[in-house]
Amino acid sequence: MEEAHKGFFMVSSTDIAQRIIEAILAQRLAPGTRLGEQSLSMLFDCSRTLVREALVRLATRGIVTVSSRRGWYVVQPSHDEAREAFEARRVIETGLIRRTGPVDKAAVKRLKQHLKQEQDALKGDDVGQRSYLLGDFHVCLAECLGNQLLADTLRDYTARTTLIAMLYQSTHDAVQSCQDHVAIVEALARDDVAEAERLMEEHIGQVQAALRLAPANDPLANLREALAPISPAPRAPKGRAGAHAPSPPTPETYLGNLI
Amino acid sequence: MEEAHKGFFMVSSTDIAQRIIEAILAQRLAPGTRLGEQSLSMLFDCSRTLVREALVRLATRGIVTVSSRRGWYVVQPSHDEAREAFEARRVIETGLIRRTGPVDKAAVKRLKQHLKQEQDALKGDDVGQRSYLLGDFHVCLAECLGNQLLADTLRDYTARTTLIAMLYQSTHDAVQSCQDHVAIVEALARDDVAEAERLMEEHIGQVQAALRLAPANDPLANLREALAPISPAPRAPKGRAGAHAPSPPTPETYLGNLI
DNA sequence: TGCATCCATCTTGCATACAAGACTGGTATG
DNA sequence: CATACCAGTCTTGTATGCAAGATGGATGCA
Repeated sequence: MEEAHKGFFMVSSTDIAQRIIEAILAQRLAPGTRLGEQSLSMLFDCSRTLVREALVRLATRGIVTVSSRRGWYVVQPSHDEAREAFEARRVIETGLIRRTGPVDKAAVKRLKQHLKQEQDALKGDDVGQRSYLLGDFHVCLAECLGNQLLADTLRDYTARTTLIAMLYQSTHDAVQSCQDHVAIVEALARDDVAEAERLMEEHIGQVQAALRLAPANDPLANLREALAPISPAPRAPKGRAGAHAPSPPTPETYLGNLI
Repeated sequence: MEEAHKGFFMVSSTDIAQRIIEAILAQRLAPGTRLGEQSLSMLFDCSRTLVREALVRLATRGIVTVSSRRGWYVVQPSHDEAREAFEARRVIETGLIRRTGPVDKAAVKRLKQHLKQEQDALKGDDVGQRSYLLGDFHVCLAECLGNQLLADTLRDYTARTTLIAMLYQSTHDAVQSCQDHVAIVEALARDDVAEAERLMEEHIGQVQAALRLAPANDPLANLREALAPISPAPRAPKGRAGAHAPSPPTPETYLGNLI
């Protein structure tokens, strides 16, 4: 007795890493969130060893960083890193379409199923699911184009750009994104590779353009924006409650959503 | 006393991982080599914890795999994985050249310095250094084209293709490779982006074509080839010594080269 | 009040101990 | 002689313990 008090689940480090990645893709984990080893080990009911292994994996993939003896944090990509991430996605995704050419019937079918899921999510109100599916489309496409290696790489890059979108307050429209995806799949379905490539290029460009990238040489930009006085918003809080509002999200806020 | 008996070096897990990657790029670690945690911990004079962390990192990057409770091994990419790896490199490298366009003076200078190193290595007889530099060129190029993220990804892919070349007994000529590199840099130096892209495409194609890819549906191909009777070679050994020759390289053979 | 200092606490870094599966070689048995 | 079995050994998997750095708040002092 005293064993198996939470069921028969035995998490592995890859499970933990995957859960964290999924939470990021669903925008349930914000950039800068602290990921304490102890908190996670309690959440997943395992020792710190497994948690550490998961975090090391994620650090290798560029999703989290560790500050020595201070803690693990979800990465906050700089402007330069943001630019590189989008450029990398452009290179890979347009290149993959261009070079791999038309896709077969099965691939088109799978992609259309994915689009269906996206559209269903747009009707619903689960913003996490929506964000996850919009990002997963690109991974799915790479898989359909027959390159699992690049698909895995793209998953990491997509997580990165999702974090960037959160960090730089993307104003991007989910409906528009889904429409872009539909157009891309349609182009692929009629074997118009060149058009598919062009559409993908445009799509990524629009997602990137929706970022609110402050001037690169102003390190205070984030603070400046966050602390700007509130315009005639409904009931601007001026008391104690408002005083803490601009602070970054606390780990506890998000960790609860992991499990 | 008893401390610091090997100097003041304190290796980190990234050090260990880097050493292993470098050994692979220099073709001093063959695919399938066993990397025992204990052997490595003794080599680097640290605990298994650090070694494990390094191996987990490398596993995340697709360089090693672990077989449960059996051991860690340098990966042996399948034919499909080989195809994907080369295709991935083609997508990234040609795409990066095409999209990033002409490079500035400083980049050309750095690339030419790299070519100089390659040529020096060709004159010498350090085949490891030669192999390392030929692979590093591509990483260097990605960095010069201004994308560190893709450069890091490319480093892993290059390690992969190096392993593939070892595994499938590439007949590729180092001199030819270096000449290809020279031509690419020359094209970039005169801002002929399209030609540079074409040359890169051709170069990767030739490296891939130099592989001896046996028929995919014969899992015994490797053994068959390795155990083939020796033709009229000089002094074909038939005694005990020859009996062990075809066996795969032992870990000890290669581990000694790591440190 | 302003400021430097110190200590309690919390976090990761690393090593070690032990558990448990996988393989090897020997041995007994048909 | 062939085969099934079994113990010993080797390997990784996981947890835990302890050390050391970082942080924040209290405290003492000018």
